[in-house]
Amino acid sequence: MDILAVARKAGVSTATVSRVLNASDKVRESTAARVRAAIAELNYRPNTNARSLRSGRSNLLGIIVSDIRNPFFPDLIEQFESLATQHGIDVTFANTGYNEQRLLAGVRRLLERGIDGLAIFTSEVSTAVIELLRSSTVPVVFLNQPSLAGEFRTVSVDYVRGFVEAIEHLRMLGHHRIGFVAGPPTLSSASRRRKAFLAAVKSCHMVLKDDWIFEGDHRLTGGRFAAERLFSMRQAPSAIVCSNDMTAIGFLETASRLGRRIPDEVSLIGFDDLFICEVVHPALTTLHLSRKEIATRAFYAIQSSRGEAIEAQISVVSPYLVPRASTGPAAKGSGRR
Amino acid sequence: MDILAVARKAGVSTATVSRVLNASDKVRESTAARVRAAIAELNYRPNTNARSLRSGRSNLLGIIVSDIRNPFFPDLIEQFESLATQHGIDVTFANTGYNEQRLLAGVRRLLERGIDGLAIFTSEVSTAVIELLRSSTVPVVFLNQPSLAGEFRTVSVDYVRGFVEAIEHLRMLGHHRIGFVAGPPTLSSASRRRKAFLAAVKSCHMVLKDDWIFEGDHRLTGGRFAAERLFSMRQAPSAIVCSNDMTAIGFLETASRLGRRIPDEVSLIGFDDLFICEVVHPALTTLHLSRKEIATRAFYAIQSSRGEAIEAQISVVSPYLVPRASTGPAAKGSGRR
DNA sequence: GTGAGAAATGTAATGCTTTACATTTGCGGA
DNA sequence: TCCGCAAATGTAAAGCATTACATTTCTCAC
Repeated sequence: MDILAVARKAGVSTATVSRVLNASDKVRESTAARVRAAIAELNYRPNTNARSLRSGRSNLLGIIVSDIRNPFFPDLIEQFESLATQHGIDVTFANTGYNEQRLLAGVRRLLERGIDGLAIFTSEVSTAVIELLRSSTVPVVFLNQPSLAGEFRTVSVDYVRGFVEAIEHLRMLGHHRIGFVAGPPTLSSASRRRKAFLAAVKSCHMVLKDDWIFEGDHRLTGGRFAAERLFSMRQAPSAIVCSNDMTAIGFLETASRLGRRIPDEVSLIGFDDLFICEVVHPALTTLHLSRKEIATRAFYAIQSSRGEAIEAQISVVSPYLVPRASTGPAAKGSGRR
Repeated sequence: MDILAVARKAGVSTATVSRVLNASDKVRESTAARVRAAIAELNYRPNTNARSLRSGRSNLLGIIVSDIRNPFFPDLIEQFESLATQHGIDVTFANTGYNEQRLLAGVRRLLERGIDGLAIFTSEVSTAVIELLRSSTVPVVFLNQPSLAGEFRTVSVDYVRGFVEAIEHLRMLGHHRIGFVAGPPTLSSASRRRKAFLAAVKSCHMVLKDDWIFEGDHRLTGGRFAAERLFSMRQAPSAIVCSNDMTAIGFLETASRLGRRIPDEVSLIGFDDLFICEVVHPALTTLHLSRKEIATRAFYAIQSSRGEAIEAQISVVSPYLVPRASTGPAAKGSGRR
């Protein structure tokens, strides 16, 4: 069942069938109709591989994430896949588990498959990967790699702006001692968030003590550990901002285990706004980071560069505060001293 | 940079290069080494499309899920992708959003791409899809479609066994009135769970009243609603089993909002064992359904049928109880009357 | 009705690899 | 040394669609 069969049935050449298939406007409508009828009758579907081989276009986009089990990524994938499907494009993907080797292998595999574009939603990007991408002509978009913004398309999150909003929110509630639970320093997205938090504190003219910064791991454990530390401190912060929601939820959990009330004793703010935030008790105030927006921008960033020269471009997404029940007025005596 | 360049460099024909590439044993080791050297030197990568076009094998597997945002599915995908990667196979996927049209379109797209195998992890499967698959020769594996088990490979969950375990657990704790929050009747996986629960109740010789069965929707809302109903009943069940974790968590949430203590007033059991179960308070007792196992079996089900005739085959996965904090002894007076 | 130019369609090369079949090489035995 | 057979390698077709270029068919003006 190939294009020749269709051509014969419609009484035209394969070239004409191909033109109809590819919506070329150089075919008379009456001919096109005949061809379409033949296609329908034979239930013909063009062979994707032959198509890609010849045309150099695969109609396939690649997406790479660091951890598909982290609810952040499925949201990204869903929107990306949904847009692709709407455009008749398929998506193939790879999961790196934060592992650089797997990222490199994944990028290589996808490139070899001749994808038309690649979205890399991982925080760690080795130079080997960069070089590989440099040597290819496939449009690529990165998430949160400002350092690459001169060379590749990038979607970036304005962390500072988000944290400023969080801090202002806490300040309005009377908090002056705000701590931070960071993510693993090895994770570049985490260290970016940490830096952004420091910058936000500074720009809000707040005081920040070193021991108000807790090392976490972007998982429940990190939050749990931070909570234990915090509740045993003599001069503890009255509010905590976390590098991500998982951390905040771990914190919440331990606080409740220790019989500490949130937000009465400590106000808590997460980051990302995973759906769990509404489920935990108290519901978590957090900074909403729109996966839908990130994915949409990423999609169009590579989509628009189809064919054209790849031009670097940076697109900035701003998180915004979603106040829920885990933040409240600062307890008396915890104000500025 | 094609295979001819490599052949020339190595002083052999393209056929020999191809044989080396495909690990054929018909090449003398010394020749193979020369070819490999040429490949490395030229940094040659075979063209995937040409390969697939000619050989009919794409080294690509498809995976279709109903809702990638439901944490159940990323777990499945992760394991599936991880196994595929280990075997040097790529994965492409589609998300249906429980929509039959999208499922059909997705299956069609994937088949056209010439995938070597397809795992369909959705509950709704229309006859159109079945027919499409019937007319193709691609090995397919379904999740929980016992009715298709005669024709396709299937991985099935032994729901009854899981529910029996749950009911036995509750009985040991002194519960005799056990209710159930079902999923949406339109969702076949939900109605299967419902039927299995009824069967389990019967096989445990328990009594079940009609109004102990609540209609849910497999989301938080369903559980919330059920909790409100239950706590306003005169003769309420002392324990509730839910069709999935999300439902149970919604229940938990509302119970806590209403000031009802779990498990003191009502014991609660979920289904699936999403990671959130450990996070909510009290931690949710649930039936663990191993996504890893399901994905692994699905992968090998289609992998083993490569080339061979597609033989139907059913593989059964059993859920098991994970006791946590949401189940406890039946309150006095709630025993058998 | 004719011719020029535009529009439509056709021809055939091309993309790159795999593989059936043909040929050469190598080896062991006589 | 020579033969025969197995092993290794080579030749060339095939897989299917796209597309540059060539050819035919229209259309319209005169």
